[in-house]
Amino acid sequence: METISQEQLTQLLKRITGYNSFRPGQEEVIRSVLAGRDTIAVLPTGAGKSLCYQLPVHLTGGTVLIVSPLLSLMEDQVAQLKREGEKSVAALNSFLTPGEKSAVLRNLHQYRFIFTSPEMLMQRHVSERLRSLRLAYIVADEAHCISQWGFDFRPDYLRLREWLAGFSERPPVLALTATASDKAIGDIENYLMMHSPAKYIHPPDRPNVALQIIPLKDREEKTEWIRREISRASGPGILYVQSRKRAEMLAGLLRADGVPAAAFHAGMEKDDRMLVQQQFLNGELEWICATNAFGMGINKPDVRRIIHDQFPPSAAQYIQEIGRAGRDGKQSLATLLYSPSDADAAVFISLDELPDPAAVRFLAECMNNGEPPEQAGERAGLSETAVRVAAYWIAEEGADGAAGRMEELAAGKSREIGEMIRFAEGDGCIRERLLNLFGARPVGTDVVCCSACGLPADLLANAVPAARNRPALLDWQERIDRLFGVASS
DNA sequence: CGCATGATGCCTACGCATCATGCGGTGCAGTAGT
Repeated sequence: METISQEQLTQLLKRITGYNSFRPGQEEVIRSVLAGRDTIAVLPTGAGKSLCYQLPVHLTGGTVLIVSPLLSLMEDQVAQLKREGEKSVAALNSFLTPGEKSAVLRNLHQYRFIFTSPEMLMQRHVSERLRSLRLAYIVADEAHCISQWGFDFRPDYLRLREWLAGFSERPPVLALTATASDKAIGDIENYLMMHSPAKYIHPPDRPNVALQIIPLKDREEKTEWIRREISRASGPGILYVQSRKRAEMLAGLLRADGVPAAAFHAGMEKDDRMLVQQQFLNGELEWICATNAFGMGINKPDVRRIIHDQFPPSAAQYIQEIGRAGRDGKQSLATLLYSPSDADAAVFISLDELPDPAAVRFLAECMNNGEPPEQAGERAGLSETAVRVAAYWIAEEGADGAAGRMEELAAGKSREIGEMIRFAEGDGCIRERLLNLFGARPVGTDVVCCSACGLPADLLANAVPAARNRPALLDWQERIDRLFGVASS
Protein backbone atom coordinates (compact mmCIF):
# COMPACT_ATOMS: atom_id res chain seq x y z
CA MET A 1 0.00 0.00 0.00
CA GLU A 2 1.25 3.44 -0.87
CA THR A 3 2.40 5.69 1.91
CA ILE A 4 -0.37 7.36 3.83
CA SER A 5 0.06 11.03 4.56
CA GLN A 6 -0.05 12.32 8.08
CA GLU A 7 -3.15 14.27 7.17
CA GLN A 8 -5.04 11.25 5.81
CA LEU A 9 -4.25 9.25 8.89
CA THR A 10 -5.30 11.99 11.29
CA GLN A 11 -8.52 12.55 9.37
CA LEU A 12 -9.30 8.86 9.59
CA LEU A 13 -8.59 8.91 13.31
CA LYS A 14 -10.92 11.84 13.73
CA ARG A 15 -13.65 10.22 11.66
CA ILE A 16 -13.53 6.87 13.40
CA THR A 17 -12.85 7.83 17.00
CA GLY A 18 -13.39 11.56 17.27
CA TYR A 19 -9.82 12.06 18.56
CA ASN A 20 -7.51 14.62 17.02
CA SER A 21 -4.20 12.96 17.75
CA PHE A 22 -2.68 9.57 18.40
CA ARG A 23 -1.40 8.49 21.74
CA PRO A 24 2.27 7.60 21.99
CA GLY A 25 3.12 4.40 20.17
CA GLN A 26 -0.11 4.01 18.21
CA GLU A 27 0.84 5.67 14.96
CA GLU A 28 4.03 3.69 14.33
CA VAL A 29 2.18 0.44 14.87
CA ILE A 30 -0.67 1.45 12.56
CA ARG A 31 1.77 2.49 9.85
CA SER A 32 3.62 -0.78 10.17
CA VAL A 33 0.39 -2.73 9.72
CA LEU A 34 -0.58 -0.57 6.75
CA ALA A 35 2.82 -1.26 5.22
CA GLY A 36 1.93 -4.95 5.34
CA ARG A 37 4.60 -5.86 7.87
CA ASP A 38 4.32 -8.42 10.60
CA THR A 39 4.35 -6.37 13.77
CA ILE A 40 4.88 -6.95 17.47
CA ALA A 41 3.64 -4.14 19.66
CA VAL A 42 4.31 -4.19 23.38
CA LEU A 43 2.38 -1.24 24.74
CA PRO A 44 1.25 -0.59 28.29
CA THR A 45 -2.43 -1.31 28.92
CA GLY A 46 -4.41 1.86 28.54
CA ALA A 47 -2.17 3.01 25.69
CA GLY A 48 -5.00 2.26 23.29
CA LYS A 49 -3.88 -1.00 21.80
CA SER A 50 -7.23 -1.74 20.24
CA LEU A 51 -6.99 1.31 18.02
CA CYS A 52 -3.93 -0.28 16.42
CA TYR A 53 -6.10 -2.96 14.84
CA GLN A 54 -9.28 -0.92 14.49
CA LEU A 55 -7.94 1.78 12.25
CA PRO A 56 -5.92 0.20 9.42
CA VAL A 57 -8.80 -1.88 8.06
CA HIS A 58 -10.59 1.30 7.03
CA LEU A 59 -7.82 1.86 4.50
CA THR A 60 -7.05 -1.73 3.52
CA GLY A 61 -10.60 -2.98 3.21
CA GLY A 62 -11.35 -6.63 3.89
CA THR A 63 -11.78 -8.30 7.25
CA VAL A 64 -9.68 -8.29 10.41
CA LEU A 65 -9.48 -11.50 12.40
CA ILE A 66 -8.72 -10.98 16.08
CA VAL A 67 -7.66 -13.97 18.13
CA SER A 68 -8.45 -13.31 21.75
CA PRO A 69 -7.78 -15.41 24.86
CA LEU A 70 -10.95 -14.67 26.83
CA LEU A 71 -14.62 -14.65 25.94
CA SER A 72 -15.16 -11.70 28.27
CA LEU A 73 -12.50 -9.74 26.41
CA MET A 74 -14.17 -10.46 23.08
CA GLU A 75 -17.52 -9.39 24.44
CA ASP A 76 -16.05 -6.13 25.77
CA GLN A 77 -14.40 -5.32 22.50
CA VAL A 78 -17.42 -6.17 20.40
CA ALA A 79 -19.56 -4.00 22.67
CA GLN A 80 -17.11 -1.13 22.42
CA LEU A 81 -16.93 -1.28 18.64
CA LYS A 82 -20.70 -1.30 18.47
CA ARG A 83 -20.88 1.70 20.78
CA GLU A 84 -18.57 3.48 18.38
CA GLY A 85 -21.03 2.80 15.61
CA GLU A 86 -19.31 -0.17 13.98
CA LYS A 87 -21.98 -2.64 12.93
CA SER A 88 -20.07 -5.30 11.07
CA VAL A 89 -18.60 -7.05 14.10
CA ALA A 90 -18.95 -10.65 15.18
CA ALA A 91 -17.62 -12.79 17.98
CA LEU A 92 -17.32 -16.38 16.85
CA ASN A 93 -17.35 -18.37 20.08
CA SER A 94 -19.31 -20.75 22.28
CA PHE A 95 -21.73 -18.06 23.36
CA LEU A 96 -23.41 -18.57 20.00
CA THR A 97 -26.11 -21.17 19.59
CA PRO A 98 -25.41 -23.68 16.82
CA GLY A 99 -27.84 -21.78 14.61
CA GLU A 100 -26.19 -18.43 15.23
CA LYS A 101 -22.80 -19.95 14.68
CA SER A 102 -23.61 -21.33 11.27
CA ALA A 103 -25.24 -18.03 10.33
CA VAL A 104 -22.04 -16.19 11.24
CA LEU A 105 -19.95 -18.75 9.36
CA ARG A 106 -22.11 -18.36 6.25
CA ASN A 107 -21.76 -14.60 6.27
CA LEU A 108 -18.15 -14.18 7.33
CA HIS A 109 -17.25 -11.96 4.41
CA GLN A 110 -19.65 -9.23 5.44
CA TYR A 111 -17.92 -8.55 8.75
CA ARG A 112 -15.15 -6.04 9.17
CA PHE A 113 -14.07 -7.43 12.54
CA ILE A 114 -14.26 -11.05 13.60
CA PHE A 115 -13.21 -12.04 17.09
CA THR A 116 -12.52 -15.64 17.96
CA SER A 117 -10.65 -17.93 20.33
CA PRO A 118 -7.73 -20.14 19.30
CA GLU A 119 -9.82 -23.21 20.14
CA MET A 120 -12.67 -22.14 17.87
CA LEU A 121 -10.26 -21.14 15.14
CA MET A 122 -8.68 -24.58 15.16
CA GLN A 123 -11.91 -26.42 14.45
CA ARG A 124 -11.57 -27.68 10.94
CA HIS A 125 -14.64 -26.12 9.32
CA VAL A 126 -13.93 -22.82 11.05
CA SER A 127 -10.24 -22.66 10.19
CA GLU A 128 -10.89 -23.41 6.53
CA ARG A 129 -13.65 -20.86 6.24
CA LEU A 130 -11.56 -18.18 7.89
CA ARG A 131 -8.50 -18.96 5.81
CA SER A 132 -10.44 -18.56 2.60
CA LEU A 133 -11.63 -15.13 3.63
CA ARG A 134 -10.07 -11.94 2.33
CA LEU A 135 -8.25 -11.07 5.53
CA ALA A 136 -6.63 -7.65 5.72
CA TYR A 137 -4.51 -8.76 8.65
CA ILE A 138 -4.63 -11.09 11.62
CA VAL A 139 -4.35 -9.88 15.19
CA ALA A 140 -3.17 -11.82 18.23
CA ASP A 141 -4.53 -9.87 21.16
CA GLU A 142 -2.80 -10.44 24.53
CA ALA A 143 -0.19 -12.28 22.52
CA HIS A 144 1.92 -13.24 25.53
CA CYS A 145 -0.71 -15.96 26.06
CA ILE A 146 0.98 -17.90 23.27
CA SER A 147 4.04 -18.16 25.46
CA GLN A 148 2.34 -18.27 28.83
CA TRP A 149 -0.43 -20.74 28.01
CA GLY A 150 0.40 -22.42 24.73
CA PHE A 151 2.92 -24.96 25.95
CA ASP A 152 1.15 -26.51 28.91
CA PHE A 153 -2.40 -25.23 29.07
CA ARG A 154 -4.01 -24.21 25.81
CA PRO A 155 -2.11 -25.93 23.02
CA ASP A 156 -4.41 -24.49 20.37
CA TYR A 157 -2.36 -21.35 20.80
CA LEU A 158 0.60 -23.21 19.35
CA ARG A 159 -1.52 -24.65 16.54
CA LEU A 160 -1.90 -21.13 15.18
CA ARG A 161 1.43 -21.81 13.59
CA GLU A 162 0.17 -24.60 11.36
CA TRP A 163 -2.92 -22.65 10.53
CA LEU A 164 -0.83 -19.68 9.44
CA ALA A 165 1.47 -21.95 7.48
CA GLY A 166 -1.52 -23.15 5.44
CA PHE A 167 -2.01 -19.80 3.69
CA SER A 168 -0.66 -19.53 0.18
CA GLU A 169 -0.50 -15.79 0.74
CA ARG A 170 -0.56 -15.10 4.41
CA PRO A 171 -1.89 -11.73 5.55
CA PRO A 172 0.32 -9.73 7.91
CA VAL A 173 0.08 -10.56 11.58
CA LEU A 174 -0.08 -8.04 14.40
CA ALA A 175 0.74 -9.22 17.93
CA LEU A 176 -0.38 -6.98 20.78
CA THR A 177 0.50 -7.31 24.42
CA ALA A 178 1.38 -5.23 27.46
CA THR A 179 4.23 -7.30 28.75
CA ALA A 180 6.68 -9.48 26.99
CA SER A 181 9.86 -11.12 28.11
CA ASP A 182 12.47 -12.14 25.53
CA LYS A 183 11.05 -15.64 25.69
CA ALA A 184 7.54 -14.38 24.99
CA ILE A 185 8.72 -12.27 22.04
CA GLY A 186 10.59 -15.27 20.67
CA ASP A 187 7.58 -17.54 21.04
CA ILE A 188 5.33 -14.95 19.40
CA GLU A 189 7.64 -14.63 16.38
CA ASN A 190 8.00 -18.36 16.10
CA TYR A 191 4.43 -19.51 16.59
CA LEU A 192 2.89 -16.72 14.57
CA MET A 193 5.25 -17.49 11.70
CA MET A 194 6.43 -13.90 11.60
CA HIS A 195 8.92 -12.76 8.99
CA SER A 196 11.35 -10.18 10.38
CA PRO A 197 8.59 -8.39 12.26
CA ALA A 198 8.69 -4.73 13.13
CA LYS A 199 8.94 -4.48 16.90
CA TYR A 200 7.64 -1.63 18.99
CA ILE A 201 8.54 -2.49 22.51
CA HIS A 202 7.77 -0.37 25.49
CA PRO A 203 10.33 -0.76 28.32
CA PRO A 204 9.10 -2.90 31.24
CA ASP A 205 9.98 -0.43 34.01
CA ARG A 206 7.14 1.41 35.70
CA PRO A 207 8.83 4.23 37.61
CA ASN A 208 5.70 5.25 39.49
CA VAL A 209 5.25 1.79 40.99
CA ALA A 210 7.45 1.49 44.06
CA LEU A 211 8.55 -2.03 44.96
CA GLN A 212 8.65 -3.61 48.36
CA ILE A 213 9.59 -7.08 49.61
CA ILE A 214 8.66 -8.09 53.13
CA PRO A 215 9.99 -11.33 54.59
CA LEU A 216 7.57 -13.04 56.96
CA LYS A 217 7.68 -16.33 58.80
CA ASP A 218 4.63 -18.13 57.49
CA ARG A 219 1.13 -17.82 56.16
CA GLU A 220 -0.31 -16.80 59.50
CA GLU A 221 2.08 -13.85 59.81
CA LYS A 222 1.14 -12.87 56.29
CA THR A 223 -2.54 -12.92 57.14
CA GLU A 224 -1.92 -10.64 60.11
CA TRP A 225 0.27 -8.32 58.08
CA ILE A 226 -2.36 -8.07 55.35
CA ARG A 227 -5.14 -7.23 57.81
CA ARG A 228 -3.06 -4.56 59.53
CA GLU A 229 -1.84 -3.03 56.31
CA ILE A 230 -5.13 -2.99 54.47
CA SER A 231 -7.10 -1.59 57.39
CA ARG A 232 -4.82 1.43 57.60
CA ALA A 233 -3.92 2.05 53.94
CA SER A 234 -6.35 2.84 51.21
CA GLY A 235 -6.69 1.10 47.88
CA PRO A 236 -7.85 0.53 45.31
CA GLY A 237 -5.75 -2.58 45.44
CA ILE A 238 -5.40 -6.12 44.24
CA LEU A 239 -4.26 -8.84 46.60
CA TYR A 240 -2.92 -11.79 44.63
CA VAL A 241 -3.03 -15.19 46.29
CA GLN A 242 -2.29 -18.71 45.08
CA SER A 243 -5.50 -20.52 45.91
CA ARG A 244 -9.21 -19.92 45.56
CA LYS A 245 -9.78 -20.83 49.17
CA ARG A 246 -7.33 -18.27 50.46
CA ALA A 247 -8.85 -15.63 48.21
CA GLU A 248 -12.24 -16.29 49.82
CA MET A 249 -10.79 -16.47 53.32
CA LEU A 250 -8.88 -13.17 53.10
CA ALA A 251 -11.77 -11.38 51.42
CA GLY A 252 -13.96 -12.52 54.32
CA LEU A 253 -11.49 -11.27 56.93
CA LEU A 254 -11.15 -7.90 55.23
CA ARG A 255 -14.89 -7.49 55.00
CA ALA A 256 -15.17 -8.29 58.69
CA ASP A 257 -12.65 -5.51 59.27
CA GLY A 258 -14.92 -3.11 57.40
CA VAL A 259 -12.97 -3.08 54.14
CA PRO A 260 -15.07 -3.27 50.96
CA ALA A 261 -13.41 -6.35 49.53
CA ALA A 262 -14.38 -9.37 47.45
CA ALA A 263 -12.80 -12.50 46.11
CA PHE A 264 -12.24 -13.26 42.43
CA HIS A 265 -11.24 -16.62 41.03
CA ALA A 266 -12.14 -19.06 38.29
CA GLY A 267 -14.28 -21.18 40.58
CA MET A 268 -16.88 -18.46 40.85
CA GLU A 269 -19.98 -18.14 38.73
CA LYS A 270 -19.52 -16.00 35.63
CA ASP A 271 -22.14 -13.53 36.87
CA ASP A 272 -20.41 -13.11 40.21
CA ARG A 273 -17.09 -12.54 38.53
CA MET A 274 -18.56 -9.89 36.28
CA LEU A 275 -20.28 -8.21 39.21
CA VAL A 276 -17.11 -8.11 41.32
CA GLN A 277 -15.09 -6.81 38.41
CA GLN A 278 -17.65 -4.12 37.68
CA GLN A 279 -17.89 -3.05 41.31
CA PHE A 280 -14.11 -2.76 41.49
CA LEU A 281 -14.03 -0.67 38.32
CA ASN A 282 -16.79 1.57 39.70
CA GLY A 283 -14.99 2.06 42.99
CA GLU A 284 -17.63 0.26 45.03
CA LEU A 285 -15.09 -2.34 46.02
CA GLU A 286 -11.72 -1.23 47.27
CA TRP A 287 -9.88 -4.53 47.33
CA ILE A 288 -9.97 -7.65 45.21
CA CYS A 289 -8.53 -10.86 46.63
CA ALA A 290 -7.77 -12.79 43.51
CA THR A 291 -5.99 -15.71 41.96
CA ASN A 292 -4.19 -15.07 38.71
CA ALA A 293 -7.59 -15.27 36.99
CA PHE A 294 -7.99 -11.57 37.65
CA GLY A 295 -6.40 -8.91 35.55
CA MET A 296 -6.31 -9.47 31.84
CA GLY A 297 -8.38 -6.91 30.00
CA ILE A 298 -9.10 -4.94 33.13
CA ASN A 299 -8.30 -1.33 32.64
CA LYS A 300 -8.58 0.51 35.91
CA PRO A 301 -6.18 3.43 35.93
CA ASP A 302 -6.12 4.20 39.65
CA VAL A 303 -5.07 0.90 41.22
CA ARG A 304 -2.73 2.13 43.95
CA ARG A 305 -1.56 -1.12 45.44
CA ILE A 306 -0.71 -4.65 44.46
CA ILE A 307 0.06 -7.09 47.24
CA HIS A 308 1.37 -10.58 46.53
CA ASP A 309 0.67 -13.07 49.28
CA GLN A 310 3.14 -15.33 47.47
CA PHE A 311 5.27 -14.81 44.42
CA PRO A 312 3.83 -16.06 41.13
CA PRO A 313 5.76 -18.82 39.37
CA SER A 314 7.60 -16.56 36.94
CA ALA A 315 9.08 -13.08 36.79
CA ALA A 316 7.09 -12.44 33.61
CA GLN A 317 3.86 -13.10 35.46
CA TYR A 318 5.00 -11.04 38.43
CA ILE A 319 5.83 -8.00 36.34
CA GLN A 320 2.55 -8.38 34.48
CA GLU A 321 0.60 -8.41 37.74
CA ILE A 322 2.36 -5.47 39.37
CA GLY A 323 1.96 -3.60 36.09
CA ARG A 324 -1.74 -3.31 36.88
CA ALA A 325 -0.92 -0.64 39.44
CA GLY A 326 -0.69 3.05 38.70
CA ARG A 327 -1.70 3.19 35.06
CA ASP A 328 -2.68 6.81 35.66
CA GLY A 329 0.99 7.52 36.33
CA LYS A 330 0.43 8.35 39.98
CA GLN A 331 2.55 6.93 42.77
CA SER A 332 1.65 3.33 43.54
CA LEU A 333 3.16 0.47 45.50
CA ALA A 334 3.68 -3.23 44.85
CA THR A 335 4.42 -5.40 47.86
CA LEU A 336 5.69 -8.97 47.79
CA LEU A 337 5.30 -10.99 50.97
CA TYR A 338 7.85 -13.73 51.12
CA SER A 339 8.37 -16.71 53.35
CA PRO A 340 10.82 -19.48 52.57
CA SER A 341 8.15 -22.18 52.35
CA ASP A 342 6.50 -20.36 49.41
CA ALA A 343 8.91 -22.01 47.03
CA ASP A 344 7.49 -25.49 47.59
CA ALA A 345 3.92 -24.38 47.01
CA ALA A 346 4.97 -22.61 43.82
CA VAL A 347 6.73 -25.71 42.55
CA PHE A 348 3.74 -27.85 43.37
CA ILE A 349 1.20 -25.63 41.66
CA SER A 350 3.25 -25.10 38.60
CA LEU A 351 4.46 -28.66 38.07
CA ASP A 352 1.61 -30.74 39.47
CA GLU A 353 -0.48 -30.83 36.33
CA LEU A 354 2.38 -31.25 33.93
CA PRO A 355 2.38 -34.89 32.79
CA ASP A 356 5.63 -36.69 33.55
CA PRO A 357 7.57 -38.44 30.77
CA ALA A 358 6.36 -41.89 31.84
CA ALA A 359 2.73 -40.80 31.63
CA VAL A 360 3.37 -39.29 28.20
CA ARG A 361 4.87 -42.54 26.94
CA PHE A 362 1.98 -44.53 28.38
CA LEU A 363 -0.50 -42.21 26.70
CA ALA A 364 1.34 -42.43 23.38
CA GLU A 365 1.27 -46.22 23.61
CA CYS A 366 -2.48 -46.28 24.25
CA MET A 367 -3.13 -43.83 21.45
CA ASN A 368 -1.06 -46.02 19.17
CA ASN A 369 -3.38 -48.88 20.00
CA GLY A 370 -6.32 -46.79 18.96
CA GLU A 371 -7.54 -45.86 22.42
CA PRO A 372 -8.95 -42.33 22.69
CA PRO A 373 -6.52 -40.10 24.63
CA GLU A 374 -9.19 -38.98 27.12
CA GLN A 375 -9.86 -42.55 28.18
CA ALA A 376 -6.19 -43.49 28.38
CA GLY A 377 -5.47 -40.31 30.30
CA GLU A 378 -8.06 -41.17 32.87
CA ARG A 379 -6.45 -44.56 33.41
CA ALA A 380 -3.10 -42.81 33.85
CA GLY A 381 -4.65 -40.41 36.36
CA LEU A 382 -4.09 -37.35 34.18
CA SER A 383 -6.28 -34.28 34.23
CA GLU A 384 -8.19 -33.15 31.18
CA THR A 385 -5.67 -30.37 30.62
CA ALA A 386 -2.71 -32.70 31.02
CA VAL A 387 -4.16 -35.10 28.45
CA ARG A 388 -4.75 -32.35 25.93
CA VAL A 389 -1.25 -30.98 26.37
CA ALA A 390 0.38 -34.39 26.17
CA ALA A 391 -1.71 -35.39 23.15
CA TYR A 392 -0.68 -32.20 21.38
CA TRP A 393 3.02 -32.86 21.87
CA ILE A 394 2.71 -36.54 21.01
CA ALA A 395 1.03 -35.62 17.74
CA GLU A 396 3.68 -33.01 17.04
CA GLU A 397 6.85 -34.78 18.08
CA GLY A 398 6.09 -38.42 18.86
CA ALA A 399 6.29 -40.15 22.24
CA ASP A 400 9.96 -39.52 22.88
CA GLY A 401 9.82 -35.97 21.64
CA ALA A 402 6.82 -35.24 23.82
CA ALA A 403 8.40 -36.86 26.87
CA GLY A 404 11.47 -34.73 26.30
CA ARG A 405 9.31 -31.66 25.94
CA MET A 406 7.67 -32.31 29.30
CA GLU A 407 11.08 -32.56 30.97
CA GLU A 408 12.15 -29.40 29.24
CA LEU A 409 8.99 -27.57 30.33
CA ALA A 410 9.37 -28.74 33.92
CA ALA A 411 13.01 -27.65 33.93
CA GLY A 412 12.04 -24.27 32.52
CA LYS A 413 9.38 -23.79 35.17
CA SER A 414 11.75 -24.78 37.96
CA ARG A 415 14.31 -22.36 36.62
CA GLU A 416 11.76 -19.55 36.59
CA ILE A 417 10.72 -20.32 40.16
CA GLY A 418 14.37 -20.36 41.15
CA GLU A 419 14.70 -16.93 39.61
CA MET A 420 11.81 -15.67 41.73
CA ILE A 421 13.31 -17.16 44.91
CA ARG A 422 16.65 -15.48 44.25
CA PHE A 423 14.77 -12.29 43.49
CA ALA A 424 12.81 -12.47 46.75
CA GLU A 425 15.81 -13.39 48.88
CA GLY A 426 18.43 -11.27 47.19
CA ASP A 427 20.08 -8.04 48.25
CA GLY A 428 20.32 -4.72 46.52
CA CYS A 429 17.92 -2.56 44.58
CA ILE A 430 14.75 -4.55 43.93
CA ARG A 431 13.89 -2.62 40.79
CA GLU A 432 17.30 -3.22 39.26
CA ARG A 433 17.20 -6.90 40.09
CA LEU A 434 13.70 -7.37 38.69
CA LEU A 435 14.43 -5.51 35.48
CA ASN A 436 17.68 -7.39 35.17
CA LEU A 437 15.66 -10.55 34.64
CA PHE A 438 14.33 -8.90 31.47
CA GLY A 439 17.64 -7.51 30.35
CA ALA A 440 16.39 -4.01 31.14
CA ARG A 441 17.37 -1.12 33.39
CA PRO A 442 15.35 1.38 35.41
CA VAL A 443 14.25 4.27 33.21
CA GLY A 444 13.21 6.89 35.71
CA THR A 445 15.21 9.40 37.67
CA ASP A 446 13.99 10.84 40.92
CA VAL A 447 11.91 7.77 41.59
CA VAL A 448 10.49 6.38 44.81
CA CYS A 449 12.28 3.14 44.15
CA CYS A 450 12.03 0.20 46.51
CA SER A 451 12.31 -1.08 50.05
CA ALA A 452 15.99 -1.88 49.52
CA CYS A 453 16.75 1.68 48.44
CA GLY A 454 14.44 2.99 51.17
CA LEU A 455 10.80 3.99 51.01
CA PRO A 456 9.36 7.07 52.70
CA ALA A 457 7.37 6.19 55.79
CA ASP A 458 4.25 7.91 54.57
CA LEU A 459 4.17 6.30 51.14
CA LEU A 460 0.50 5.79 50.32
CA ALA A 461 -0.45 5.92 53.99
CA ASN A 462 -3.42 7.97 52.90
CA ALA A 463 -6.38 8.55 55.07
CA VAL A 464 -8.70 5.63 54.90
CA PRO A 465 -11.52 6.63 52.55
CA ALA A 466 -14.57 8.07 54.20
CA ALA A 467 -16.79 5.41 52.69
CA ARG A 468 -15.07 2.83 54.82
CA ASN A 469 -16.02 4.48 58.08
CA ARG A 470 -19.64 3.75 57.36
CA PRO A 471 -20.80 0.28 58.25
CA ALA A 472 -20.87 -1.91 55.16
CA LEU A 473 -24.49 -2.75 55.77
CA LEU A 474 -26.97 -0.30 57.20
CA ASP A 475 -29.19 -1.67 59.91
CA TRP A 476 -32.61 -2.82 58.80
CA GLN A 477 -34.55 0.21 60.04
CA GLU A 478 -32.30 2.56 58.15
CA ARG A 479 -32.53 0.44 55.03
CA ILE A 480 -36.31 0.47 55.14
CA ASP A 481 -36.29 4.21 55.75
CA ARG A 482 -34.11 4.67 52.71
CA LEU A 483 -36.32 2.47 50.60
CA PHE A 484 -39.26 4.67 51.48
CA GLY A 485 -37.29 7.86 51.08
CA VAL A 486 -37.43 8.85 54.76
CA ALA A 487 -34.49 11.12 55.56
CA SER A 488 -32.45 9.60 58.37
CA SER A 489 -31.04 11.97 60.94
C1' DC B 1 5.53 -29.40 50.52
C1' DG B 2 2.13 -27.35 53.92
C1' DC B 3 -2.15 -26.76 55.45
C1' DA B 4 -7.07 -27.80 56.51
C1' DT B 5 -10.34 -31.12 57.34
C1' DG B 6 -12.19 -35.31 58.79
C1' DA B 7 -11.57 -39.85 60.97
C1' DT B 8 -9.71 -42.60 64.55
C1' DG B 9 -8.30 -43.85 69.10
C1' DC B 10 -8.81 -43.55 73.67
C1' DC B 11 -11.99 -46.93 76.45
C1' DT B 12 -17.28 -45.94 77.96
C1' DA B 13 -18.28 -40.00 77.81
C1' DC B 14 -16.29 -36.39 76.54
C1' DG B 15 -12.95 -33.95 74.55
C1' DC B 16 -8.48 -34.08 73.16
C1' DA B 17 -4.45 -35.78 70.65
C1' DT B 18 -2.96 -38.11 66.68
C1' DC B 19 -3.12 -39.84 62.24
C1' DA B 20 -4.83 -40.06 57.37
C1' DT B 21 -6.45 -37.89 53.42
C1' DG B 22 -7.13 -34.44 50.12
C1' DC B 23 -6.20 -30.30 48.08
C1' DG B 24 -3.68 -26.50 45.76
C1' DG B 25 -4.08 -21.78 38.82
C1' DT B 26 -4.96 -20.07 34.42
C1' DG B 27 -10.06 -21.18 29.63
C1' DC B 28 -11.88 -22.74 25.76
C1' DA B 29 -15.67 -25.87 23.58
C1' DG B 30 -19.30 -29.41 23.44
C1' DT B 31 -22.54 -32.29 25.54
C1' DA B 32 -25.77 -33.98 28.87
C1' DG B 33 -29.29 -32.97 31.52
C1' DT B 34 -32.04 -29.17 34.16
